[in-house]
Amino acid sequence: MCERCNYEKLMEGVGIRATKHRLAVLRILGNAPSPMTAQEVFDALKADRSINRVTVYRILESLVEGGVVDKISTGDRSFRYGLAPNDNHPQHAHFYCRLCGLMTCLPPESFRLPFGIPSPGLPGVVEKYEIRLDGVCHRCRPEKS
Amino acid sequence: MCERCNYEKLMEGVGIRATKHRLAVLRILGNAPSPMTAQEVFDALKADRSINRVTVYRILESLVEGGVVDKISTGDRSFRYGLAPNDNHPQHAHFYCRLCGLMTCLPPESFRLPFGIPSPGLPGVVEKYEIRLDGVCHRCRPEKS
DNA sequence: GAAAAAATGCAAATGAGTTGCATAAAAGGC
DNA sequence: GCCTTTTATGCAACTCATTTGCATTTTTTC
Repeated sequence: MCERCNYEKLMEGVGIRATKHRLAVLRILGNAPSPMTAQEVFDALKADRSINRVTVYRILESLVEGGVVDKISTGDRSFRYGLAPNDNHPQHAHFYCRLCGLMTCLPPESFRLPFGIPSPGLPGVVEKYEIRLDGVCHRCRPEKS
Repeated sequence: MCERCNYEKLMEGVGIRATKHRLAVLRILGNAPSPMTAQEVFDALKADRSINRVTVYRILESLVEGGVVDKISTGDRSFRYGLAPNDNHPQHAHFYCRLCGLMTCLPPESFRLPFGIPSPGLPGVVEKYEIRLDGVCHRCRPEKS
């Protein structure tokens, strides 16, 4: 998603110390074309360092708590993580392929909620929202693209 | 959500035999004010019959497959089930309270996607979509309603 | 009413995520 | 610089919604 973000500053701006591992996690998420599962992040990290699975979960949790990373739910029972929307990356919807599990970011223009201060009619105070389109991606359906 | 649906016909219309258990599941979902977890359905069933948890899962799976019931993901790691949108019940968004886990249906007018045939720009064929607002419901925040 | 098909039950497995506690690394004080 | 305190990481074991395999009903079909 991003290339030229200063991840150190991003993290420390929200009071998260930028350790090597954390920086690596954030860089992986930042360079990923689509939101990743914790497992995928873990596998990517293992490629060039030794790290524990639990640590990855804890780092992701911190980043989400700090608002730097977004935790997105899917049709399967796992979560995906991606850079949170910010000035450079507007909020956007996702497409989820129920066959291969790939989650794709959709252009922000396409599906955006008319949003702002929580409407008084709502049952609570809204902190974030998700729009997810579920279906089958082109790669997963051979016939009649 | 619904009161006067003919659940037998609804099920058999999509080729699902209407057994006692299945009918009971569908009735429970139909009368529920908000989507329920499998566990909640199970507990409701246990009140007046003997049924196995696995059976509940399998029934829900069939109903989802038949398109009669919708399976909705949440901020936690479980799914909620509710009557699928149909002629009487238009598609609608949900509000999810991250504290108590309550999931509320929002009026269909409020958040609807400009939707129709899958746009050619999308990475796949869309079968359904979810809009979920996450936050904290009024009951869960004492101060400043 | 018997054979075949479908539904249900039971026990055990799965797998993403979490917790508790021990160890290592970084931050502060002097 | 050392020592104390805090924070981050590692390891093992646990949780809990959901799934799977297989045995046992129950329903359908002939």
